Amino acid sequence: MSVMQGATRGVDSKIPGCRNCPLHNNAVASPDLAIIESFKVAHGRAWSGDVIIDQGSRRPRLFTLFSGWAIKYKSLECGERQVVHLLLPGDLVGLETCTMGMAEFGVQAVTDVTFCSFDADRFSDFAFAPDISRRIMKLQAYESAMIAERLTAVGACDAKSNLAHLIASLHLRLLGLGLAQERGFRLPLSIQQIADCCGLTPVHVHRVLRALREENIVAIDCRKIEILDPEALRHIARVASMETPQDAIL
Amino acid sequence: MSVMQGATRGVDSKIPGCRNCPLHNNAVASPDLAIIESFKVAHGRAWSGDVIIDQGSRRPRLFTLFSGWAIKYKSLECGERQVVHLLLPGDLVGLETCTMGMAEFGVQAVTDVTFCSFDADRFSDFAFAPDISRRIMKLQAYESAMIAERLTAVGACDAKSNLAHLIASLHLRLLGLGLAQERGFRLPLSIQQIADCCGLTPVHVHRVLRALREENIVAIDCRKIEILDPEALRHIARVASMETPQDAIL
DNA sequence: CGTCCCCTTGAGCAGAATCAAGCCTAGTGG
DNA sequence: CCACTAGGCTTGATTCTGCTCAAGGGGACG
Repeated sequence: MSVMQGATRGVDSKIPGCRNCPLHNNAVASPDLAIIESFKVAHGRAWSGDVIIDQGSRRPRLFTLFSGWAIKYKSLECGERQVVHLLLPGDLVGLETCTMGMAEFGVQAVTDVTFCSFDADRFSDFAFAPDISRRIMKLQAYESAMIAERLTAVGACDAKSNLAHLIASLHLRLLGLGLAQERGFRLPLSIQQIADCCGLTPVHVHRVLRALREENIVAIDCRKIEILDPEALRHIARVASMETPQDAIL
Repeated sequence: MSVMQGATRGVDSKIPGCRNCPLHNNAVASPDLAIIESFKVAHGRAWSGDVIIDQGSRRPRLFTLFSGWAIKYKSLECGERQVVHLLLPGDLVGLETCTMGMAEFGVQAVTDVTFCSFDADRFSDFAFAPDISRRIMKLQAYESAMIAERLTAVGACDAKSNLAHLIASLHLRLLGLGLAQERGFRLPLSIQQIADCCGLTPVHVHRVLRALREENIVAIDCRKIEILDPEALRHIARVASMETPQDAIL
């Protein structure tokens, strides 16, 4: 079944299209950005549930997500897994596999996805041009800060604040991408996947979501989130969500 | 009271000294590394408990920790705080304040510390030289991966595994720096700080540590950790700790 | 029509938090 | 030199958040 639809489909979003790929159309014109275009190898696609990067793999991979959602996760031998970061259209994926030479984390498509891949074996041939490296560093810093924010929500908050933070920060990111409305967005994650993001069980996630609905703060229906009371949501999510910059696309 | 002593004092460790500062002695000779030396502004020091970077500050700061421990944390209005990363001798501190223009996290000295500071206002003048940016990216990638590992331990494991992972991964990092023995190391954190790392209460941390001692896995005494059964420790810490590279010092 | 998977809901349990008291050490002042 | 204080560690008793187990429901697909 294709899960890909709605928000992640539109061409009228702020996300660079596949034809007008991140590599090709970039607000900041620069000779460096022109060079990097030649390292774009192919457009790819994968289906909902496909593993895109194998945890533990030593093969460098690098691509930008064009459409759809993916998760970056770490799974443990005991069967548990923790989602470390949600990958949205425009995000750079697999950078660690190039800089560390090893995939510490797995990446799996949540919906059907399309992406533009780079020639990861020649990473050093293009990544260290000043303009490129500045952008990569900024991307890394923001991703790292988002992971740390998540750690804060998981470690220092109760389940309700934790979930509220997840929703609020996703909403903010999606708004920046033109993939959310002022009061709601499509959330293609299963309850299980949401639970893996928050370090909770699916059962408990469900209960907390119901509580949030009963308090008229957020309503979830058919994988659509409706934010009924943004003010209250931000207040419950004791971890404030960081603004993500508009120009953070490589 | 000075908390600075023992392991973090020695000059015979693998950590670059203040005279032989990270900027000045680096295994990989490179013209780029020579350039960056001129951006070193001063040696600084701070005392146990001092806040080195204010959460929310917009002033860019950049330095390498020379001796002592510090914590990078996020505190919430409700009084909770989460330690996001432990900063050890040789670590680069404050990079986010340069790349994002804002301190999303606070940094506080755990012990007395000394550091070498850069001219953060001229960050872009030296950070994007190919050799420098490669190293910065690698550092960022490893820090980010360590934070994600922590998130995994906090989110997907119980208290015992969580603490075991903290101890095991710290041991590995310190071994790489020559600041730990094969079977133990000095841990200058208070129980409260350990709790803030793990997202637990001090009371519970204490109970879990006692349990680990009773099982003859690790013993803590006077802020010294003794690893009685490394094998069991790694097993209990279901999240495997990543090796940190030897050359990750800027 | 039946199967499968995921969501939903309830009942009971347990891991971790809270509350509260005693203790030990270091620092302070008489 | 010793009494006093303060802060952090230790421990027990109790509470509660979130987990486990288990059963019922609904949509998609063969």
